[in-house]
Amino acid sequence: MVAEKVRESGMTIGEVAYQVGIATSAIRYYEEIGLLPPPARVNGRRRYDWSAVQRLCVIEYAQQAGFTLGEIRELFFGFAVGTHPTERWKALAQRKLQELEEQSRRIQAAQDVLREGIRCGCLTMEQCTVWLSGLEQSPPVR
Amino acid sequence: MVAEKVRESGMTIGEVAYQVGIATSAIRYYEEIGLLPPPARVNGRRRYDWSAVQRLCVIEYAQQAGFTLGEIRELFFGFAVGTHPTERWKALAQRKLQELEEQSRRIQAAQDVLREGIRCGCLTMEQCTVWLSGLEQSPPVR
DNA sequence: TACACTCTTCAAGTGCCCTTGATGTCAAGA
DNA sequence: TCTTGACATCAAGGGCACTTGAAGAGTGTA
Repeated sequence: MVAEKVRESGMTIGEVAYQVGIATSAIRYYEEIGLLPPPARVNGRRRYDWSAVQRLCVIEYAQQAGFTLGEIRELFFGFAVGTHPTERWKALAQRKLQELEEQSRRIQAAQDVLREGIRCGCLTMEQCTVWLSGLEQSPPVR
Repeated sequence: MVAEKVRESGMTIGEVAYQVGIATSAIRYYEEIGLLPPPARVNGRRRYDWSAVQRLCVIEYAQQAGFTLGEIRELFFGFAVGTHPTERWKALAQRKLQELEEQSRRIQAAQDVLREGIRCGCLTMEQCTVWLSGLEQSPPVR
């Protein structure tokens, strides 16, 4: 369980899980859905090196930024046949960038509304005109 | 189906759904989970007024900003017994505000990384050190 | 060696947010 | 009047991202 316990043959799934701060079941799940390459085995047990830890960190990081596992897989491996990898990647990244900008705007608007709401003295959200004025300024999309 | 078709007795669920741009099934679901008050009925059919449309817009809006339906319900009705409504609301709003700030930071970081990645010439995300450097600057939480 | 612990697979369960399907009723228009 | 479409309820299904449970096998330490 010590942080640096890396035997010659690599880390166990439990050690990796501990490093990254996720459950072993999640790691197996990522492998199952093709997000994490199947590692080497010793007596049937998975053995990982540091690249797996890095990759899992990237996955966590991307997830927290709002990427789905499908999107992350696309960004890792999603290179359509006949397309130049870099171009494909850039197209995906560009699209996601726009989505994140949109998401960021919505969060911004919600923050404004919440801040206003905290300052105003309404008893319930429904009585509060702040929400509705916020709505007018940036109506829901979709 | 015309936008202004509001008979004296109110709008049907289909009309409301059309106004807000969601499915009728979603509206029934919101009612079921207590997010939308049961409207009046005419011959067993739901009849809504404009406040329902407004409320649904707020729900959509809040959802898009990352609120779960449970949180939205809390913000609408979540006033614990014995607590002053406003205080309870403000506490919820404050907590959510912090979450949104955190979320905003993560999105920002991911945007930076994507922009860097678009500029850099790596063939796959894995070869790209941009991700890993981004990781070092703002490691995954949790 | 004994025993606790960690690992393995596989199937099923969970929580969220709805959608779909079955079956039946009601309303508006040709 | 007849037909079409929208509505009603209720149960089940679906996608996502996992977790949990069962049953068995390998590992490490006293």
